[in-house]
Amino acid sequence: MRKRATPEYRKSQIIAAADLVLLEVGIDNFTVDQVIERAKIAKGTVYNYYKNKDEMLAELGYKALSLMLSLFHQGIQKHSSSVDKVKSICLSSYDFYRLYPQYFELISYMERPNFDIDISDYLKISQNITSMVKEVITEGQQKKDIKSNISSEMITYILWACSVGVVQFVDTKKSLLTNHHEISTREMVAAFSDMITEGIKV
Amino acid sequence: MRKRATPEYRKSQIIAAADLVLLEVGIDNFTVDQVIERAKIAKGTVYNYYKNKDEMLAELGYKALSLMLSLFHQGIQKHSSSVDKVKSICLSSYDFYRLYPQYFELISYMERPNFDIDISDYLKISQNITSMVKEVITEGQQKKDIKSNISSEMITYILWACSVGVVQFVDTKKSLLTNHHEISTREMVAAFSDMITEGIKV
Amino acid sequence: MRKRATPEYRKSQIIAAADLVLLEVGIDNFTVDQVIERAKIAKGTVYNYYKNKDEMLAELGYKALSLMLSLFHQGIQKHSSSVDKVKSICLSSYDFYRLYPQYFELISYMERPNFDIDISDYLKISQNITSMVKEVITEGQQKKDIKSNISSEMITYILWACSVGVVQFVDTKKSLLTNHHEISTREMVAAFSDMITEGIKV
Amino acid sequence: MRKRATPEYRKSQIIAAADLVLLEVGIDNFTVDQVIERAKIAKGTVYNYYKNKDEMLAELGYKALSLMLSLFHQGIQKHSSSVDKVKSICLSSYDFYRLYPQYFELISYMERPNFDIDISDYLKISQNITSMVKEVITEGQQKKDIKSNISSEMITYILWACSVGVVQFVDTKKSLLTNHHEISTREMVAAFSDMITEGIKV
DNA sequence: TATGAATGAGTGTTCATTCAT
DNA sequence: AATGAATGAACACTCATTCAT
Repeated sequence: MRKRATPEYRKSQIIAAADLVLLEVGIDNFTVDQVIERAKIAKGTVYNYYKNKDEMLAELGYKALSLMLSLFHQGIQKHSSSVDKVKSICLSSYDFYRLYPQYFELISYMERPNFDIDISDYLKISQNITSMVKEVITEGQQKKDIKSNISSEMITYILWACSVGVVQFVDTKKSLLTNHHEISTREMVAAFSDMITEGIKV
Repeated sequence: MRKRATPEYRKSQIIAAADLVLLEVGIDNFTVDQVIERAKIAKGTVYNYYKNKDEMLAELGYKALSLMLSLFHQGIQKHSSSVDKVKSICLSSYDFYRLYPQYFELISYMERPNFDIDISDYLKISQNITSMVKEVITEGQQKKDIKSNISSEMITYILWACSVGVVQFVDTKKSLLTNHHEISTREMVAAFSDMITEGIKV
Repeated sequence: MRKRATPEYRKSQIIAAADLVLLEVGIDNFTVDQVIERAKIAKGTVYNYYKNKDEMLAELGYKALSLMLSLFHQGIQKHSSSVDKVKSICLSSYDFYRLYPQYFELISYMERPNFDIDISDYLKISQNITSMVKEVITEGQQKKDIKSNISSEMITYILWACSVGVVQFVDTKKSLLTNHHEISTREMVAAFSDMITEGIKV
Repeated sequence: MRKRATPEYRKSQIIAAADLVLLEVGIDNFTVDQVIERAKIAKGTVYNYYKNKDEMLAELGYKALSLMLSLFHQGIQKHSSSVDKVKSICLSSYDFYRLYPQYFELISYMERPNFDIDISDYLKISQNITSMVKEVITEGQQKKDIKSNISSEMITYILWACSVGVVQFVDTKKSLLTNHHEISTREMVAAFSDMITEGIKV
């Protein structure tokens, strides 16, 4: 049966299906077949809207980053001091992982060097996050709460990189931490947040 | 044609071929077929020496971790203060990545929850690294150079997680950093090392 | 080269090829590769129509049992007495084997405990055969032509088991029978049919 | 290490190992590798004593048939009337299957048309069984207990074929019988034995 | 005779992508 | 724009048998 729909609607229909598939099976088992089955569309149709599988994933990645952005935003709002804001960003990374593990996985997947798609939208939102964090840092530097010997950009990137690293670590080593060392993942993330904010305080 | 060789030689021949393949195509495109082609051996021969592909990778992983361990060791030796030793560990992570990016990828690959091989040797080395770092931390805590409000284990894991995160970041965002922000990756790693050590100083 | 065809046609094409392969090489040497070679289609195409090899075989098995059912049916029609009907069933088993030895083999293959596919259609036909035989037996019991001290089900299963056993025997021992004992396989099957029907007469 | 042993000893060593392997994993999963591992000998050594895997299995088959022969013999001894002897043979087939299911499987495996080995020893013992059964039949015919319109040879083969068929059936359909029809396998074998002996009585 | 390393043809299955309709 | 049948290169793994030592 031939279905008529606006391109926008069709795209959202595909992405919604892809979203569900990602949630259900995770990035490692994500297949185009599962998406078209959920979306009730033909296989070829997908390729009228997305050049390939990775481009489709990039759109989900965009959505994921948007959610992350809003989570960061919420966290920042709750605090007035720059240092507390920074700490909340670290903690929000972990919250994001807890709320949307599949999106965290997806972002990790996309941040590999091999992932070579034109993802300008993805990059734009990525920059939004960066900008937001950078603002917080810059503000803290102006208030003399945060060290100024490192550029705000650099601090931003380091914060991001470390946060991702810590969350990936707790994701992978969950059982090691809890079984062998009786360290809860949340404790570790909290300790990390303290440590890193200590590192940037004046 | 049938060739005879001592088991030791043949095994080293296979692992050498596997090593080259990993270097050339990376872990994501690593196949057994490529290994046998390089080693000029029959397919079945591989399976006389390794139960399966993952076990072969585990041996490479062991080699990779050994190299990392020795790199960490070298770095630590050069310094007397605990804080400097910690800093050198962070920098060594990056050195390792620069020297052997394919090993860095491999380790990431093996640390996924799905990788479920009996890799006791691998784990042993992994624990050696952890122990070495932990010793440095503990020593620092005893000397009152490093904070004692966080357990040495926790600090060790956080250091590791952040270092990996930062290296992955610079790996992925190389071009972003250098082209858009004129930040060299080494600068960023250095900044990170300073920052994290600041975070654990008393 | 990409060829288009209706799904029905393509499926029949695949099954026809599979049928030929089975006929030529037997179930023990049946491979998917041979099927695609005969059907002149790509490997993946097979798996658009059948979940796996066994499901393909199950369809052939269904066809085989259908043929057997109709053969049994024809035999039964020709006779009015229950005992003669039973005898004809035994003989029909042999006819089936003579006409379609490869199907006989296939059925034996599918009846192994290991063959664990959802083969509801196959089972349905199998039950049809059983029911048909059972009816004949029950009718004979009601007419007091066939012993009633054994349940009709039991007799049905024993008939089936013995018939299969005899056919397998003549299949395997053909040369022994004809060369050493000058017993024709047909004679033996006839003798068996007489003997077993004698055993169930009142 | 090079081991010295008489050929007979070596052969018995291999066969003993093969026997254990067959018992443990069954004919479908029987591999030469498992045999040499158990026998603690080198792979090539096997092929100094057996042309190939099937020839090795043939020797096990010989052993299996010998056991069957003795079981038949024991059963026959216990009875004086020919008909009872015949019945005991049928029941012994089942006993054999219960005692040595792996041997029963093996015999089924060897009785396939594809099994194309020179198995003169196997055939000899097979003939011994046949002779023994035939004697029982002939004796019964002379005593006018068993029909004479069918040759004793023919009856022998039919008995054998049916017994094997019934045992194979109960092996395969165990669960069908017990779950759906509440028929115990032993009941079915007993019913079969009665039925077939009825069929050959005068 | 004994060894055991080496062989390599198979085998079933997956899945992103294409393209004729 | 939509379809969905078709593609085919990949892939990991098996195991009876061989043969140089």
